[in-house]
Amino acid sequence: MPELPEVEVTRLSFADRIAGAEVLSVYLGKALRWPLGCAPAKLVGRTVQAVRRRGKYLLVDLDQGLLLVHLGMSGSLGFARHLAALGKHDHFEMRTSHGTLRLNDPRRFGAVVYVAGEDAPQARKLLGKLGMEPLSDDFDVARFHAGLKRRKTAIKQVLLAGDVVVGVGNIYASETLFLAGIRPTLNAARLSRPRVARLHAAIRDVLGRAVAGGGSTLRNFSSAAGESGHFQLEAMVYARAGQACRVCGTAIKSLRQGQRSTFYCPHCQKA
DNA sequence: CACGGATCCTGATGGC
DNA sequence: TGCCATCAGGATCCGT
Repeated sequence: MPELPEVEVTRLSFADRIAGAEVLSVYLGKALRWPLGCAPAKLVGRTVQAVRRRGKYLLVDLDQGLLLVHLGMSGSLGFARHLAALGKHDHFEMRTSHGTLRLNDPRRFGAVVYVAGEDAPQARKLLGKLGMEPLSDDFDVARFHAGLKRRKTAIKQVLLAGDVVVGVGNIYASETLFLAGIRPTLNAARLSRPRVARLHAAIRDVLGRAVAGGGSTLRNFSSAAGESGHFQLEAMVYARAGQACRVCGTAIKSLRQGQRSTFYCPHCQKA
C-alpha cells in the first residue's frame, strides 16, 4: 500500500489529533519485522508530542524517546476514539487519552520500534542512510544530479534504493521515469543534466499531487478510473504491460529489476 | 564499497 | 474446502 504520499497522508490524518495524548496501554500481536525494542509497559504514561515523517517512516515523538513506524508492503494505520475488536492482522495497538492508534499489516513487513532518540543506534541504522526528501527544498536538480553521478546501477533501482532520494516506490519509479522520458535500465551516473532535471520535476510533481489528492495510489486510481478529480493520476505505464501507451500507442513493456517489476514505453522512453 | 540476490510474511489470482 | 506457481505498493542483510 504505502509509498511516500500514503505515509504522509496517514500522518496528516492523525498527527494533530494524537498530539498531547497520554499513552494508556500498548498491545503487541504477532511479531513484526523488528521487535519493539522496549517493554510495552515502558510506553505507558508517556505523552505523544508530535508525528513527523522521514522517508516512509513515521516518527511518533514522545516526551521520552520516539516510535519509528513503518508500514512495509501491506501496513495501514488507523486512529480513532473507538475501534472494533482486534482483527487477525492487527499487530500493534496503542490506546491513548485521545484515541487508539492501530497497525494492521497482513504481511508483517512493517515495524514499530522504540528508540530513546534519533541518535540511538537503531534509529541511526534505520534512518541514517536515507536520501533527500523529495518534497523539501533540499531536493534540487544539482544535488539530485550529484547523487546520481555516484551510482553506477540502473536509474530505476537507484530511485527504489532511497539513498539518493526517498519515498519513490515501485509504482512511482516507473511512472516518473515515463514522465521524464527515461528508460529505467539506464545507468544513473550517465544521465545528462537536462534529463535529471526532467526526472526531478516528475518526482516532485507526481508525489506532490498524490499527497494533495489524498495519497491514493495510482493502482487505486486506475481501478477508480472515471471518478472526477482523480483522473490526472491514472497510471501511464504501471501494471499496463501489453497495453497501448496513452501517449503514442506503442505496447507497454515490462521487465524485472532486482526482483521488482518495471514498466515502460519503448517509444516514449529513450535509452 | 557498491552491487545483486535472497529473504521476511500472507493473500489474491490464474493455470492446470 | 484442489493444488501449485506466481505476484504484490519495502528494504535490510549478506556474499562477492
